[in-house]
Amino acid sequence: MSIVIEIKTHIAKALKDLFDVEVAEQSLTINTTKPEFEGDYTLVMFSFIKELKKSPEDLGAAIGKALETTNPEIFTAHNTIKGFLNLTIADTYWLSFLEKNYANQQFGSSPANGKKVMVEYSSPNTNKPIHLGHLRNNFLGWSVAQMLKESGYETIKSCIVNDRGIHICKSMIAWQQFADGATPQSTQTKGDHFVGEYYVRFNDEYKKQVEELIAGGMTKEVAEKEASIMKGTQQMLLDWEAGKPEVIELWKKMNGWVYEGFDVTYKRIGSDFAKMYYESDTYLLGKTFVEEGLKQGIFFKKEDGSVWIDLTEDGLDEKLVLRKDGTSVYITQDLGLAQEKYEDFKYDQSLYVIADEQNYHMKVLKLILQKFKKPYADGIFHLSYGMVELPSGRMKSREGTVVDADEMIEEMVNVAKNKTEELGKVKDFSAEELNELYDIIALGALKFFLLRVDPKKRMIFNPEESIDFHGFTGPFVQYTHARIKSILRKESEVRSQESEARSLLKLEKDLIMLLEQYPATIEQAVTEHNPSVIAIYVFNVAKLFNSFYAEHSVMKAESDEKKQLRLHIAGMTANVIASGMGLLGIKVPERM
RNA sequence: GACCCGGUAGCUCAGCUGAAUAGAGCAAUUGCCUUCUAAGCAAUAGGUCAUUGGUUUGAAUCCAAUCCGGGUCACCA
Repeated sequence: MSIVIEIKTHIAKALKDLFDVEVAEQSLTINTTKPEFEGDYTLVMFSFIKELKKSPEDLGAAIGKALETTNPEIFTAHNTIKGFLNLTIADTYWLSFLEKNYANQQFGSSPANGKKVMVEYSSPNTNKPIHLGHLRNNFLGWSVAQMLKESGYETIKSCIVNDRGIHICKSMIAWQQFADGATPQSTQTKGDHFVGEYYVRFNDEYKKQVEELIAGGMTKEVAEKEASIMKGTQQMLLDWEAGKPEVIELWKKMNGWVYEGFDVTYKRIGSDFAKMYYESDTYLLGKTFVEEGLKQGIFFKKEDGSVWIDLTEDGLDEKLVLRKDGTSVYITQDLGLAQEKYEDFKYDQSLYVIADEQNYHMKVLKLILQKFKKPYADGIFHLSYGMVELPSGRMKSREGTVVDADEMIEEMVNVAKNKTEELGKVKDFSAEELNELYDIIALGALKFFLLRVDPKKRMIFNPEESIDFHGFTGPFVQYTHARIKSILRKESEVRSQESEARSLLKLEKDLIMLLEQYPATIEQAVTEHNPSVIAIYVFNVAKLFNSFYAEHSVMKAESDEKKQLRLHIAGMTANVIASGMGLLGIKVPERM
């Protein structure tokens, strides 16, 4: 039980004993005491001062005294200022907390709760390489899944690959027309980048053709439909759907190249999936929904044969679920996929990590499933995140303004390498160890950068300014971990007997108090589906430890008890940092 | 036009289920390496929390209106 909950319980009991009032524990406000006042935690009393018809001073004194009488092992002092009751928690309470947990590698994780949750994230297109926006998606999805796992859920990470459709045909036709048989091997290009080049090539050519047609007197609208490369693409899509062998063969070949490229990147960034779904397998799945929906009167058919759902009563619009030519649209596929996923895994919850431009779409998806009274409908949750933008605005793959993921990582590795060499602290590392360290630091910086802000908010990345390694960053936290490990290596004999220390200095206590908040922090992060809560927390732990480190020596502590105590504090800090960073998918080095 | 999200220090962001004098990091200025790793610590400076009104003992936080920015409302994905 966390100290805050414990405090609330005792206060609720004190209020009952003293004044015979029932106060819901959740309604009590407990804050950490501001540094300018005496105390550790503070009860904000305003909400019930009036009701009890007491002066704040009397009320504070009464509650404070009661707490100290009934639980002297927790509460040692109190003071009341205005409506605030500041409580001091016994040093011995913190010491016993530390002794109980300093060596516990599992501190903060919860036992299995029997719930199963699917996390769909990443969801790439097979016509272009991964960019910075995809990285935010990947890191978020992975991290949220990891947080859920640590707090007791069985998690299944999945991915839906958008491997078919008109956009895929665009890169296919461009390759057919312009590649002259070139391959990733022949051009020494990573497969996904190779295919991505033809997607760009398509758009260049298309634009050119449209301009020519317009110059020849066509309107823009007609020209966009009449351009020969676009017509060819549409024919190719029809051929694909008809299963024309040479189109299928080309499709398989080019997708194969992309997957080879993706594999490399995914492996490097640590994304993994228990189950891959491919749109080419699932795109027809939703059609049974359409039939069923028509039968049940959830959907209706217009004269032209298209099928719709009327959501105006729910404050939304009419939404198309089947085209007049009988082909399915995006939402139809998603209905089918949701069903498929449920049949595969019988999940309790299903998270979709998808950008916020699809908020409306996801709302509609859930609503339709609810109208079908699907048992899994309520468990669907759209983890909506904001786009990563450049100072100039949104990234556009067609305009070539995307920040490529592979290039980004490479750049970060170089910065890590230069910085490490400059500082010269790990000169004895082998080439292999060095490369591993560069990767840990580079990805640590990148992941932390993308995860430290609230997922819901869009964020701006300026490519002109490389990602920092100082301050509120991954490397700062990693560095703190390495510092602690350095102490622990030198003091290899971390004696396991209890520390005999009986009192705490301010920074010692502050650190233990902060470490105690780790489980509650995870809980909050999970509830909010928000890894930035962990990033901020872990940064605060590192920052506080560095202050402590500058102020007090561990190895040359004033006494043997103090040394012992500080070794335990340092050890636990390292554990919590490693664990918290682990929730973000970030490794921490032993040395750096 | 309708709906959704946002606007906090020069920049990037916390704080938003109301609570004490609004916090970090970067950038700026100034100190601190005869060593538990300076990728660090300490200090200074930096704010009309978009604007106006309201609710409240108390508002950056809740409500309303306005302004600004973004997104969505496709027989695109």
